[in-house]
Amino acid sequence: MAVAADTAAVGAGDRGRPGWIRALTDDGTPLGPPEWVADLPAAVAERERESAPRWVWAVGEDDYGLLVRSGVRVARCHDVALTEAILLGREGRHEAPHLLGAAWARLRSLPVRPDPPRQAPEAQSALFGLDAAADAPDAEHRLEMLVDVYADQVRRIAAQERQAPGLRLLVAAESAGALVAAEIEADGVPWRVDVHDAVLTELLGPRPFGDARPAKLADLAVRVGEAFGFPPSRGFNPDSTPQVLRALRYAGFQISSTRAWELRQLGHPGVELLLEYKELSRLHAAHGWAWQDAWIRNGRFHPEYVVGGVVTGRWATRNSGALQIPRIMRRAVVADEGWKLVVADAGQLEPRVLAAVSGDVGLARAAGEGDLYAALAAEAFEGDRAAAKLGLLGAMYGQTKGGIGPLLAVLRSRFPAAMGFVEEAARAGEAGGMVHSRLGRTCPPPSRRWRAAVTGIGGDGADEGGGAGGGGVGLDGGGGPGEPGFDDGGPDGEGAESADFGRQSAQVARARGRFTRNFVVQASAAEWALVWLALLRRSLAALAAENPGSPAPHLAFFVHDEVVVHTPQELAAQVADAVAEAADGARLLVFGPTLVRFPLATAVVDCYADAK
DNA sequence: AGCCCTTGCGCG
DNA sequence: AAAGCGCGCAAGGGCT
Repeated sequence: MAVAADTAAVGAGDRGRPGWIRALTDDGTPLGPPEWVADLPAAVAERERESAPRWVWAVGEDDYGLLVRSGVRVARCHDVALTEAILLGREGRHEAPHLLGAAWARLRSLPVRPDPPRQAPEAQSALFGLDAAADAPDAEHRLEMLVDVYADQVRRIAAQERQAPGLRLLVAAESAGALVAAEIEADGVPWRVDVHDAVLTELLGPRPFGDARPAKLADLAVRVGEAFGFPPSRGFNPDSTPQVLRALRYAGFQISSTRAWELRQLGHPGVELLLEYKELSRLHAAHGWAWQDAWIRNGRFHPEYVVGGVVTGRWATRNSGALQIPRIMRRAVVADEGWKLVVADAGQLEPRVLAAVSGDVGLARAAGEGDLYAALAAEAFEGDRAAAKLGLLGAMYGQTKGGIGPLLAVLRSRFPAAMGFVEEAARAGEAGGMVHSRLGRTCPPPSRRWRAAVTGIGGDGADEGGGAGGGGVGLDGGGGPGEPGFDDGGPDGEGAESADFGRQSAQVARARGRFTRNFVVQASAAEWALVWLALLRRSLAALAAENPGSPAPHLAFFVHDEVVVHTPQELAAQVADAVAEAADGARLLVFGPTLVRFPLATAVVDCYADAK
C-alpha cells in the first residue's frame, strides 16, 4: 500500500537522531499518519532513494545541516522559514518573526512571540525554530505545526499567482539555495594552510607570538610615525583614525578623512607608507593567522552562509568574512591532488539583468553580446567603452554628480525603457512605495524615522504596518537599508520649521530612491544567480550518478555572481559545460524569452587565484 | 569589562 | 577620478 508521495514533512527529534516523517500531497494534505522513525537521517535517505520527495522542514540551515552532517543529501526541499520571510516581505512586514513557531501562531491567531535567538550548532537540531522554553511542543506536535504552516504557505503562494507569478520559482530557488549553503558549509573550500602562511609571511613577516604586531607592521608603524614627526617613543598608532588625522592636520594638510583615495592626493612622503601599513594591517586583522586558526579545519575553510541574508536576496555570511576574501588570499584555495577548480563568473550581471527586466530592446541587443559595455559604446557612445560603463552603472546606482549628467541623457534617449524602469523604481522609493524583484521579492517599507524625516510629521505615531500579532518591529531606529544615517533635522521639533528642512527631507527621500532603484536590479540578479546555483547543483548530482566510479564534484564556493566547483579532474570539462547550461537555464526560467545572454568567464584551474 | 557607535576597507 | 547600490568585519574610542 505504499503511496508515492510528492512531498514529505520532516521533523527532527530533540536528540537529533529520532524524528517524525509524514507523507503529504504537494498542497500539504497528509497522506497518512505521522510516522516515528528511530533514525531520522537513515529514514530520510531511504525515502530519498525511493521517491525523492520534496522535503518540507522548518529551518533548512538547521534541519538539513543535521542531515548533511550525517552524510545524507536530498534533491529538493521547501524551507518554511525562508518562505515565510519572503511571504511576510510581500506584506511589508520584513521584521516580523518568521520561524515556524511564529508562523504557526499567526495562522492560529495566537500571540506571536519573537523568534528565538540562534543557538550553537550543536543545539540547533533541538530548536526547530521554536523557543526552547518549558512549554515548547514535543516533536510530534511540531510536525503538525509544520504541516499546517506548509499547507498555508502553499495557499498564500497560490493566492498571489496573479500579482507574483514568479513566487513559486522564487520559493523553490531560495529553498534550493539553503541546500547548497548547507552542503558548501559541510564540504568546505579547499584551503592550503601552508600557502596561506607563506603569503602572510611574505607580506607581514613571520607569525608573531600572541597578538603582537608582525615585524613588517611594527616597522611600518614606526616609519609612518617618524614621517609625520612623531618620535618613536610617542607610540604613534596608524590604526587610530583620530591620531592619523591629527598628524596630517598638524603637518598642514586640510583633510576631512583618512580614506585611501583622499590620502593619495596629498603627496606627503609619509602617505605611501601609511597606505602600505593600512593595507597590510587590514589583511592581518581580517584574514591573518587568527582567522586561519578560527576557520580552517583539516584543509578546508567552512564558511557560514546566511541565505537571503541581504534584503535584496543576496546571501550574507556570518563571522568569517567569506564574501570578502582578499584576492591575494585566493592563492590559498587550491584543488586537491587529482582535482580541479571550475571557477565561473557571470560578468556584467547587473546591467544584463536590467536589460532583461526592463524589456528594453536596444539594451537587450547589447546584452546579447559578450561584452555589453563595448556593444553599448558602439551603439550610443561613439565607441567609448568607459563612458558606456560609467553611465550604465550610474543609472543603476542613482549617481548624480561627477559629470555623469550627459551620459545619463544619452542613455535616456537611446534606451528609454531601461532608464524608465530604474527611474520609476526610484520615484516609487522616494514616495515611500515598495518595489519588487523579477520573481516577486519585495523591498522593505520605509522606516518610521524615514517618514518622519520626509514628511515632518508622525515621528512616533501609529505605525504598525497592519497584521495580527504585530510583535517585534521593535527598534525602528537604525535606519533600514537605503536609509543611511540621517540627522533628524535639528535638536528638537522645530526642525520642521527650519529653512533647510525641505532640502534635508528631499535628500532623505532621494536616498531611498537610490535604494529602490538598485533593488529592482540587484534583487533580480540575485534571483538569476540563485536559480543558476540550483540548476547547477542538480546537474552535478546527475553527473555524479553517471560516474559512480569517480568521487563526486561539489560546489565549493559562491559569491553573488560567481561559483567555484571542486571536481575530480576527469569530470572538469563536463562540470564546465554544466555550469554554462545552468546559466542558460536560469535565463529561461527567470526571464523567459529574451535577447539577453548571461555569458560566463569560466576557468578550469588548480588555484582560485589563477582564475582571473 | 562590556556596549555601542564610527571609521575605513575588503568583496560583489 | 572620486561620491553611487548592497554587505561584514575589526579596531578605536566614548560611554556606562
